[in-house]
Amino acid sequence: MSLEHYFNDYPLQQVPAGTQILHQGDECQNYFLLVSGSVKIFARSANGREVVLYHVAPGKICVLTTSCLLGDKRFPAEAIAESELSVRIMPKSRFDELMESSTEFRHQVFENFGQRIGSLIEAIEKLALETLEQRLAKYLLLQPCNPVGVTHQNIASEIGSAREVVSRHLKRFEAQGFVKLDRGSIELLDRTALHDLI
Amino acid sequence: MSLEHYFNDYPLQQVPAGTQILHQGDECQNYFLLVSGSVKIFARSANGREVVLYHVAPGKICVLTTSCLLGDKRFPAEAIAESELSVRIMPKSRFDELMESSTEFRHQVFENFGQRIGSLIEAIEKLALETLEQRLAKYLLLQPCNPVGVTHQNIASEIGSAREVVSRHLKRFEAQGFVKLDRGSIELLDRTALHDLI
DNA sequence: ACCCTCTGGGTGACTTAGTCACTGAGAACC
DNA sequence: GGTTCTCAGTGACTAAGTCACCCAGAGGGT
Repeated sequence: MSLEHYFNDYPLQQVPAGTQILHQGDECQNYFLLVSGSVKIFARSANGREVVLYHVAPGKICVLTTSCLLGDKRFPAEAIAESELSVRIMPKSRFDELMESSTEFRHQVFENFGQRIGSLIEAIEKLALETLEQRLAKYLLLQPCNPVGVTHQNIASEIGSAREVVSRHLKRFEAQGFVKLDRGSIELLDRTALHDLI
Repeated sequence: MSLEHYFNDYPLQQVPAGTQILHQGDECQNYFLLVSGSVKIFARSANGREVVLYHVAPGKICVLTTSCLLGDKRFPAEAIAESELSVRIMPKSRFDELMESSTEFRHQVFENFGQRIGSLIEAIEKLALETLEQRLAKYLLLQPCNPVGVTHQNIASEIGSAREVVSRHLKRFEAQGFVKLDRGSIELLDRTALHDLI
């Protein structure tokens, strides 16, 4: 049984792409389950640079919202709709009730937490221990469709770097014949070569 | 009621300082609650560099162990006793039972999770968005006793950098009169100056 | 006392990464 | 057709990390 099942009593709500759902310092009021689309959770520095902390995928709830509500804290980051979303919203009271009564629900919520902790730790390891080239190659290889439709700026915030730096590395990759660059898209030509960088 | 209370049925065990409790890839078998001492959870890169992910404090359980057990995964980092420890070990079966039966226990475990997620996110933000000088100043200001008894190597792995880099920054701090350096200890002379760097 | 070893720290030379300020090309939109 | 906006490229510079050393002092053994 999935988490989604428990949210079926609540109406499906649409959120347009690009909507900023939560700001740093906001108070979380409800749990939300993402039915379709993708939410980006990220932090912004004083001088405007961004790091992506994680993405919320369909069928998942946002652990940061959960942890805020459980600990009565303010949201420590920014949340933005990367595409059009459909979500279901559950009031805190019902969530608490389910946590009490349903073993299965608890398991699902815990699993969500555990996965997220794993992904955050991975992010720290990458930032502190891997070179930019490795992070960039990994990022490219993980993308689902081949001409990857993404801007250098996007990549930079995903891998915790700056646009210019990403641009320069991509240029070198292109010169080596690993990729082909275009405005807003990157075509992977030699996946094995990229893989060898890791 | 604290988490500790639930572990009182299990005997207190001593672990000498410096013991490596868990290695990357280990299978977690039991929950442990730390009664006294401190455990360092960190990752090691191929070339030997380390980043500290977090510390387990007295009265807490290790979330990574918890998340491994719940998700049936292997431990993704290293755990080492920073000082002599006393711990109580609880078998998985009893933990699961408590999660079922005790609202209070669940709350405590969730709170632990939430705090950890918060601290991991903070770590990512620091690594990606702050300068080394800021991280170093913050680290120094957070230390409890004034001649801080710590090696440059320790600091480096706490703030995700390299020893030489930390040494050089500390040298500059000393030249500016902010600190006084000695073998294995750093005396803070001007906290406000350090604070102004942040 | 003496030597030996081990740990913590210093340093120069170099590479990699990030910043700043600016340029230009191509979409998109009146 | 021009204006504006987004995306990308670049040079010059600073900050950070790496590599290969060296050196001092603490501690231990004989």
